[in-house]
Amino acid sequence: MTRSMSSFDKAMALFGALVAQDGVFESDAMSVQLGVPESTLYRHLNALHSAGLICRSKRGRYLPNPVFLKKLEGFTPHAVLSEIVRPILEQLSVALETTTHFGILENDMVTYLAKAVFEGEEVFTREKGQLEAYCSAIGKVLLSHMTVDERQAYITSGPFPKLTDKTITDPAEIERELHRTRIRGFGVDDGEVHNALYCIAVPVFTSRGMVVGAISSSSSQRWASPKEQRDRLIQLNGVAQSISSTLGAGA
Amino acid sequence: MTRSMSSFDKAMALFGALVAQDGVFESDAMSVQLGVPESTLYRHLNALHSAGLICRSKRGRYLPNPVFLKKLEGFTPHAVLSEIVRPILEQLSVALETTTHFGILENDMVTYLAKAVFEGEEVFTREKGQLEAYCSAIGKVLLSHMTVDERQAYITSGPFPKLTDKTITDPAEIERELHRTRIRGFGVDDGEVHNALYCIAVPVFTSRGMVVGAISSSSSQRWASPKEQRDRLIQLNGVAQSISSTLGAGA
DNA sequence: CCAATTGCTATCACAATGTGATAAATGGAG
DNA sequence: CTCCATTTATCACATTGTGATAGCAATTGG
Repeated sequence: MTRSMSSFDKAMALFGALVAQDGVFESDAMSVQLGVPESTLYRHLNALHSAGLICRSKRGRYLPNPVFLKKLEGFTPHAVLSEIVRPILEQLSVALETTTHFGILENDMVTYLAKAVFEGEEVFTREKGQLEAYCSAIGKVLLSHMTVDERQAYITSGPFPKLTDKTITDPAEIERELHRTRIRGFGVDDGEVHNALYCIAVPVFTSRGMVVGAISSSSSQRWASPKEQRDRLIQLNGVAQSISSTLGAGA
Repeated sequence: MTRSMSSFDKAMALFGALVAQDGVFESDAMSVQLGVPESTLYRHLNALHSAGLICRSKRGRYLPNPVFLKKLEGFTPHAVLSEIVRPILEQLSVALETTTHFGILENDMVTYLAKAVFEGEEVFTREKGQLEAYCSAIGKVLLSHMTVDERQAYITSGPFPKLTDKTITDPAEIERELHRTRIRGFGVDDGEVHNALYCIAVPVFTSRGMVVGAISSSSSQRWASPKEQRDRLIQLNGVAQSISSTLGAGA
């Protein structure tokens, strides 16, 4: 099923490594890092150059081609993600019979990039709106996938307003909740943001295992049975994976 | 000298066409536009997808991969251009014994992205600073390469302050000056911005003939002989071409 | 609801490109 | 000048890409 990597993929892997290292290219280090012989690396560099993806700065330094960058100026990750996810979310909303959301983490807050309303199940959120992360289902999922340092920084940043009776506000308690979330693979908001709002959320990964965002199912009433929740989680995860594959590889 | 296009180049050409058309892909139209059979186009689409450059939205719509876009967020065309051009400009400054500039057009104003000072030839400009376009050498060059509509819009936008005795402020006169500039291939500022500032500028093209910006040679005194000016122009054009090739193909 | 159109995938024999090892040339730093 | 890292060049070989065709899938219009 894993199609053999074309030269394209390998060259793009090099490109990714380059931008990740701010343009610095050390042939031998890069060779072991990517598992590609040096001679091939230089051929890829030239391919990237003549394709207009990179330009040569000084020795050992290759930067993204500004002309190429300019072409992409009109596209923002937000807008694209939003467009990609929306139709998928709408299907999910119909299937689950709940309102669904797609959100990402931004400045320690959850930003909703897409929302699909289930009729009669109106929710106060709105697209492009922001929400606290520590108490929402999507937020918990995204926080739970931070690095240890990032999470530590978040936990100590505070304060964590008590939005409802159920809101977890104690930093240590939040940390435990995030740990639970990470372990079981999904986040739960049991009326912690709003009295009549219950959500579950699962992460959306890139093909390389980075977390892009999370999708949630929101209801104004608590789920009836454990079985029903399990069912929702399965569907959520299926959709999450479907988004992953829509996004494609290389990330 | 023109190296045979690798699959990479062709796929990137498709990518370029896609972003230029806001993601819309019509196989037959694209086939004639790029001169590539449809079956190959779809193979390229899949290559771009699995390389993480594009993601599929709905039928016939392919958008830049948001994960890919996010990787490039740290790089701006300005910063990269500036870094690329600066060392080249410094060489030129030494060779010409004048201060040199690299500027682009932005909101009808010239923005200097790089400046190389020749000792003793201080100039009031500064990097990232803005200057009126209609009277500066770089500005004239960039304006002269606008489309007819763009130039018309600029000419009628006004007003054009009279910065020195020599500043051309009459719209019709400016238009003629731009036409002259376009025809002869270089721009002249004969003390029109500042009393003691004389510049000549030439355009910097991409390999596909689009204008990226312009480079200029500035002096506090008018050039002695026509021969000297001709010599400067030759060097300027050489450097402009060198920048072009540094930028690479595909644009 | 069925036809027609368009998007998209699969398969083939063949040609073109990419591949990796090696060697040599270039350029910068001390 | 000398060293070291970057970069180009060259080779025989194998992997990939190529384009034509056929077929499948999904959307559109009546």
